Amino acid sequence: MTQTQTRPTAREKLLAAAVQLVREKGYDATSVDSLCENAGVTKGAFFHHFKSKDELAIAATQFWTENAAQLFAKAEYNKFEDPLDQLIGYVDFRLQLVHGSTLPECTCLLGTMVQEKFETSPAIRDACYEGIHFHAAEVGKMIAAAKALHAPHASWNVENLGLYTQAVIQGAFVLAKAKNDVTLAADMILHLRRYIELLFHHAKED
Amino acid sequence: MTQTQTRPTAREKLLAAAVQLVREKGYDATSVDSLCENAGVTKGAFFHHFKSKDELAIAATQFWTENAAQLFAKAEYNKFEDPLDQLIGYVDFRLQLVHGSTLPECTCLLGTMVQEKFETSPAIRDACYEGIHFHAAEVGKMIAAAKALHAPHASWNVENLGLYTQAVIQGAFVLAKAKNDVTLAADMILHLRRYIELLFHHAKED
DNA sequence: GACAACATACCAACTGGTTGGTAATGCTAA
DNA sequence: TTAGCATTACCAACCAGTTGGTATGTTGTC
Repeated sequence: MTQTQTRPTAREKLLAAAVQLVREKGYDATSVDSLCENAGVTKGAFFHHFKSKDELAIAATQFWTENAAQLFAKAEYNKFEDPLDQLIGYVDFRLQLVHGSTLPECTCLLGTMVQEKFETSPAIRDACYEGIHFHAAEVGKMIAAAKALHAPHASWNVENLGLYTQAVIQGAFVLAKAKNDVTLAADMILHLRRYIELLFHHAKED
Repeated sequence: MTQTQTRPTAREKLLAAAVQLVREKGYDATSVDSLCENAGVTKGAFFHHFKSKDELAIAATQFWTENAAQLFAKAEYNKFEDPLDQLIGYVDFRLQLVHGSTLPECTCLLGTMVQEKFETSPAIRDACYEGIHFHAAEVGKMIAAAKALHAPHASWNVENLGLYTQAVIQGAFVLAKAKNDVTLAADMILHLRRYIELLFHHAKED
């Protein structure tokens, strides 16, 4: 799985092309030919590295998830001591990612692909869920720690709230795409932050 | 626009087929041929009623939006006197719609299509936004009335909250599709209800 | 010279869309 | 009322282009 190679091989170029093109045009509308062209690679190379287009899609979800994990691991908010500060910092970081980039750049590959393929390709669907769930679980760690510290008796479920952060972000992307306006995504994520603040603020008062 | 005909014409059968198939397989993966087959109509009929596949898509968004408007207009929650009860009732009604139906049945045509076509077809993108915005504005009316009555001095924006309800619902569908589990969507919508309650509960205390 | 990493040329199946035609319906004027 | 005509609604066959995928050839490296 974890293939560490120094030179940018055709495989990696194809994965990068997939991440870009699928977010722009969707999965079905992204042809193998356009993938190859974008990666500067021939069709022979494509089918040398991937048995099928669907196999590339699954590899791309792993590629995407690993890249995302690195991005968030390096972010500033991890340095905060209080897990609640980390959690709010995470949301602010997501706001930051949205600002100053175009829609295809900042939206999520997994959310885009799973909308298209959840019925027709269980393998792709599961691969997408794995990536989303992995990231939600990372957020869930912060939530669990913050809850233990600030709201140990609150009734809401930790795992669900982690998934909810991702649901809001995915939904924010859908609406932002519809309006063709990234700032709408930011507006939605601000509501998420207020929700988290209310959840903990409310708990503190108990 | 509003074509009132007694018999189910080929046009209406094609629109119904589009609503079903696009939610199942996505827009690109839904071929004109499969649309015709599902509607029990020939290809000639298709291109008699619609200049192109994209034109059908746009007509389908209007068809969808009108149907949805009727569904929600008939719902019980409209009878409540207090607009806040209406608003919570609306969220509960959405929960009800999710329960006891399969994913392709309960998910949103507009959110599904716009994810795929927002970059490649501005016309479809705008048509989807119009439908979403229309529905969000309906919810916004309840929010505005509830705010005027229960939280006139609260800082949050009415229009944004209306859109936020839709963002959560769209995101809930994305995650539910990924997990292949409708109940996950319900879990997410429950968070939305708690947020609204906190927003108004918090305001009342001021 | 063996093997991975590519490139080239190609294919059958399917794509959205067009064709020329026909059956049914509505409109109009005598 | 109805003959005459125009329009709408629909059909089956077909088209050129594109699709994912393959078969075979070439190259560089150990």
